[in-house]
Amino acid sequence: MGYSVGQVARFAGITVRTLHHYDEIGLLRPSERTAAGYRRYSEPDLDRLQQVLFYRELGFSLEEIAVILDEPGSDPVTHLRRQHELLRRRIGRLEAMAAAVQHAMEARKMGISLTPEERFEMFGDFDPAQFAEEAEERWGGTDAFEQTRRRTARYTRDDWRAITAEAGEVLQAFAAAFAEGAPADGERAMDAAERHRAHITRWFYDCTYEIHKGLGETYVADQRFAVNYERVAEGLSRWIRDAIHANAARHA
Amino acid sequence: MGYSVGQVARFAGITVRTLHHYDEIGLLRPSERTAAGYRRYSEPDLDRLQQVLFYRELGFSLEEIAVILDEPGSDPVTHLRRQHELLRRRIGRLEAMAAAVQHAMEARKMGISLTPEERFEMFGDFDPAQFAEEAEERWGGTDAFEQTRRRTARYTRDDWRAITAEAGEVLQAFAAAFAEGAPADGERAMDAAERHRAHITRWFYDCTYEIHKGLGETYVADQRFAVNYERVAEGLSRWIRDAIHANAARHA
DNA sequence: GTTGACCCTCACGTAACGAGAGGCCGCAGG
DNA sequence: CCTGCGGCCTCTCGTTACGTGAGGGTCAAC
Repeated sequence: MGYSVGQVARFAGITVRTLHHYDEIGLLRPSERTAAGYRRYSEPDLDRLQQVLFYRELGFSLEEIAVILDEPGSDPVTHLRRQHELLRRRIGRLEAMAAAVQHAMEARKMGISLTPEERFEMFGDFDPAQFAEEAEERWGGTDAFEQTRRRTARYTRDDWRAITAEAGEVLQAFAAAFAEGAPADGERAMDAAERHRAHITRWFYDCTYEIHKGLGETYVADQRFAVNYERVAEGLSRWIRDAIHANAARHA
Repeated sequence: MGYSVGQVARFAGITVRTLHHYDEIGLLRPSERTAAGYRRYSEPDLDRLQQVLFYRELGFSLEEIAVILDEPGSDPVTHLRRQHELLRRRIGRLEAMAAAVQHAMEARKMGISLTPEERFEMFGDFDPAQFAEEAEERWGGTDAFEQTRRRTARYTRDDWRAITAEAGEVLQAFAAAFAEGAPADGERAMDAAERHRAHITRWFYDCTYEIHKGLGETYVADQRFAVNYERVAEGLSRWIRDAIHANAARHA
């Protein structure tokens, strides 16, 4: 039973080589092989392939997809919900582009020429908008918020990649120390906290120790943040908050 | 005057390296260089860059983009119209995907499992829509049109790749024979014509010799087809028509 | 018992950049 | 005047996600 590479490739509209590749990198290993070494794909394998293709279509790298799909506690329904959300966003983006094109056509008819900034504004948006709205609700009007808005406005796609990568490293440092049982008021923990503060200061706003402590509290109190940390390890959010507090005390 | 690489990169949300790359491959050469060899981008350069980014966003390869932008007789308004159309299509596609996701969620709730074909139907569509509309205007209602619609509906991305590749080979055969001075009523020309007919029959509809002759006429009469052949070699469209006629006569 | 369609594993090629290395250019400040 | 520093230059090598054969087994069918 099960399907051969060729069959699967035909269903999914991809090449056999692509399936070989996904097998190679461990993204989608067929759950069985025949005695002759032929790949056999089961129904769950097809399910997974579909997920892979979906996220690929939306521009995720294969590595990112692997992370998403292997996230612990990610049931199918969660994925479907997330996919729907992603599609909505992407559609919104394209609609904005369509509007921009319309705008350009009208401008051209009237003989108006656009400034460089205007010309590219449709490509300019990116990640910031994602949490910018929510950020405004929480911190709108504050100094830090204004600073963040001003600075992030100039960031390129590349900057955002760097930022998320760096954020990942910082989280990694927290997680590693926590996993190895380091105390929250120890050197490792405090150093990681300091790195976290530096990251924010570098890319977003002047994160004082006072503000940092407030953030630490938020990470525990706000479900949306807490979940992200708890998913990595149980108790991590609280541990991070304590590390931040210890670090602030150290620098007081 | 003009803008430096860094400035342009910031406007457009791309990296300097990308601009270097586009310069290297000839996709976007800055219209000027300073005495020191610095790239200077003019307003028209920015216009072109914007087009490039637009088509890139929609998944075109840089080579395809070069072809699109350097097409003779492509004024800005044509591009804008085409872009709007492409966006509309893409949005439609995503909406279909969103619907499919919704469908999958409902199916899951009811505990129904999908067949492999159903599972991947959302990835099934592809190129056909591109020229399907125009085809409908010209040949709507005819037998060949219906047949084409039914058959192409089942094609996967892979099939389309194969089809375009094969079409390329056929054109190549025509062009080579023509370039070497083969007569339009000679064996080589007629064989190429026969190959062309077989290609259409294989992938689209039963192309009789009668229909084929009509197509030959179209290739000369319709600017949109003629341009494609004349771009390869001057006089090629007429030569192909003659080869098709000779081939039809041979098989009569 | 031999085709023909399909499968396997290397292994190298390609597109579209990313990431430096090593070295000019140009101007604000001492 | 020169010196630092950000920006620009040209290589060159690395990476992702496969494409494209080469060389060779497998298996159902005629």
